[in-house]
Amino acid sequence: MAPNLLQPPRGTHDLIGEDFARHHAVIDTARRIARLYGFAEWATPIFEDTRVFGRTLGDTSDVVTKEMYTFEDRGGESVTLRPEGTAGICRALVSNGLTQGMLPRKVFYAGPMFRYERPQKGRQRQFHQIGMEVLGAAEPLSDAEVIACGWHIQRELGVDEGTVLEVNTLGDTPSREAYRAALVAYFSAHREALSPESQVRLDKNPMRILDSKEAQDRALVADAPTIFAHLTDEARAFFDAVCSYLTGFGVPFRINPRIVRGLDYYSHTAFEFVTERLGAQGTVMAGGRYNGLVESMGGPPTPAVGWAAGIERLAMLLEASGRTPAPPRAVAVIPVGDAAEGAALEVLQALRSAGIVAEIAYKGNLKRRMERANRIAARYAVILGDAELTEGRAQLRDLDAGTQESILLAELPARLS
RNA sequence: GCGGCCAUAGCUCAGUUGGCAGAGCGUCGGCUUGUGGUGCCGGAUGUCACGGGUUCGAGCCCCGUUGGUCGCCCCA
Repeated sequence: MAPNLLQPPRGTHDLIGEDFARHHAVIDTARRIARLYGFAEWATPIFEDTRVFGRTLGDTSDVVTKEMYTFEDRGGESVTLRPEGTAGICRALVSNGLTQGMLPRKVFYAGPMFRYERPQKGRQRQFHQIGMEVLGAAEPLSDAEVIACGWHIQRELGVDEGTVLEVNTLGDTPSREAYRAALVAYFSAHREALSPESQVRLDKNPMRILDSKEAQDRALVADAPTIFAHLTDEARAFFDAVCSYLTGFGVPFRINPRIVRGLDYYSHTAFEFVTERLGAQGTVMAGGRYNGLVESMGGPPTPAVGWAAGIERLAMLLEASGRTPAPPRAVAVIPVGDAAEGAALEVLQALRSAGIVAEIAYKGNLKRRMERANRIAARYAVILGDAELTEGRAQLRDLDAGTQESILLAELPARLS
């Protein structure tokens, strides 16, 4: 590697070749399945007024306090590269007056997100997410449908093996307050036994102790009270309905009362698809219900539910399962001698118009162009020599089989379709 | 933000107690001027990540920086 070579900024990476093929396959598949479920795709700006995130993600979350790319633009406005997708979608719903229109709205999105974090496997500073939201639906069927669609996408990608859907409820506000008090009481009684990190959490965000990775915490967490004893009747009925709809959709899941949400706007349903195959960054897809977010964005009270998934993590699973999609194989059109070039261009365009991937090497004799055809993994070569051309024919060579035949140019597109 | 490990050719990596910079793959050319892939022959490519220090001498030892990686934190 040459010295002083420009490198991509820390925590970013170039998507080239098979990396991009996997990345693209994730988005394409998600987009296609989302459409089957009736979701429409939105694209919102990758930077927003800083208040879009500051107000909604919760003032205490690390994402807001330490990890946002925030700066003043030339007009003195504070803008932020989006650290997640949901806030922008909700802002767009409000900005465009869609809270007044037909609800619910089912939205799919894909694109880059930015967080100033220490990079490691499955965690970059510029990363990419797909996500979906059902805006304006309070019914548990919408929670289940959104989860079912996420599960369907993973199954379609072939990355569902080894991944488990874990579901929990965070309850409604009364449930949550009662549970929070019970948790604080329980952990306070065992304060000395907690890890130093969790002692801090006890004061700041006690629910977070539940997903601590510290061995000494886990024993305590195992015996900690769960939210189920503190759910209101409504919250319990809601959760039971979600679970029953999931079963109805055929989605396998297990209840995990330790699931907590990082961002503050969630209530009721919380879920994660987790895998052991990605090391510490094992969450593949995560989401839940956020009934207060649209209102905090200045809109009317609008219940909503959704999820986001890391494209890089899904792409790593694709790679690990050997499912990198292969690009379509081209037909290499090869003129022999200058006189055949005109005919070659006509053949190229005829093939392309028929939807067939066709390429021509920009230079070289027959041998060079055959080598080139091989390097680009072409499936066929169409060899145009003067002798055959006078009869309107060419040689069609099957590069896998090594066989060759004479064919009428007019029959080429149909033959190769 | 914290801790561990790592950085040698385009890629994967060797490099002995500190003593001439290496291999495989890839790439380029030839064997073969109307036929690729597998074969044979040959060539090119490095400020050993960057900066400093120790030493007669540093890819190797020491310090710093940058980047990667694993874990913590956080989170998709």
